[in-house]
Amino acid sequence: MAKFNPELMRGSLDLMVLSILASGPKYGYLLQQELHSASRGLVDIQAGTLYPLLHRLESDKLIRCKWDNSTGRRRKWYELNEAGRKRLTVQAREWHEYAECIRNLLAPVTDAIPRPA
Amino acid sequence: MAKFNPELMRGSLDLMVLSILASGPKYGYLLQQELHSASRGLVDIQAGTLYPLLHRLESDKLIRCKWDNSTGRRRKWYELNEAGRKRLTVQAREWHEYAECIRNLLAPVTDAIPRPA
DNA sequence: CTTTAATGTATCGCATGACTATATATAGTC
DNA sequence: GACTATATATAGTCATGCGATACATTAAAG
Repeated sequence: MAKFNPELMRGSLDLMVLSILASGPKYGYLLQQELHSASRGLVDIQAGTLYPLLHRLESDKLIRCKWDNSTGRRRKWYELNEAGRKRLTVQAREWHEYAECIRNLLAPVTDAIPRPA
Repeated sequence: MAKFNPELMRGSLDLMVLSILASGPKYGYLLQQELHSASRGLVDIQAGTLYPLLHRLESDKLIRCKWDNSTGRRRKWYELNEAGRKRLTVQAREWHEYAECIRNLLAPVTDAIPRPA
């Protein structure tokens, strides 16, 4: 319902995916659902967005993957490696700095608006 | 120096420009400088980004403009209209909700990282 | 048993928009 | 005269999120 403007999420999706992967290995579909629930239904990353993103992270050598063909449903498991964990902390810090910057810019405007929970 | 990843700023630039315009009419070059100083040098929007953005806001009827040819340097002044002010408050609220969402997602990761000022 | 929905991965084409480079012109400084 | 700052504008490039589509398996519903 309260989905965000796609343009707003651009540049943060990587970070979200990395942060979900931080809690352990996931395959795509699972990651998609965990992100959805972790964001309380606010972020619903589409398959056409997720898989290219994962492939990108993989070719950037931030995650490693392993196929599981033991069942009829083939699953591709992704896991953060050392570079991925580092990227996550760096990008998280950058994001907080950015958010703080915007917050300051908006401060004069949002003084009249009730703060979010 | 500490410039942000362009992809990160995508989807927020409109909001920043609107918020700068909230303090009164500005022409492009002035707006660019005020945004730069208001963000303590962290945001440096380029001319090739700013002017198309302003034209977009104008064609969306969120700002009105007026040429000033009284001096040798022609300046195009931009001013928020009612729709623009409304858009600003709506987008600001949306941004805070989004930031809150990301903050929650990152919380498990950033527990070990010192909070920004 | 047949149909539908959910699971699971993947690619293609489209649209958006930020960037660099470039163009043009005036005004002030060295 | 040359260079920098001021001031606006457009063209081309690139990254990436999205919808549509494809394909295969499994579970649930009728």
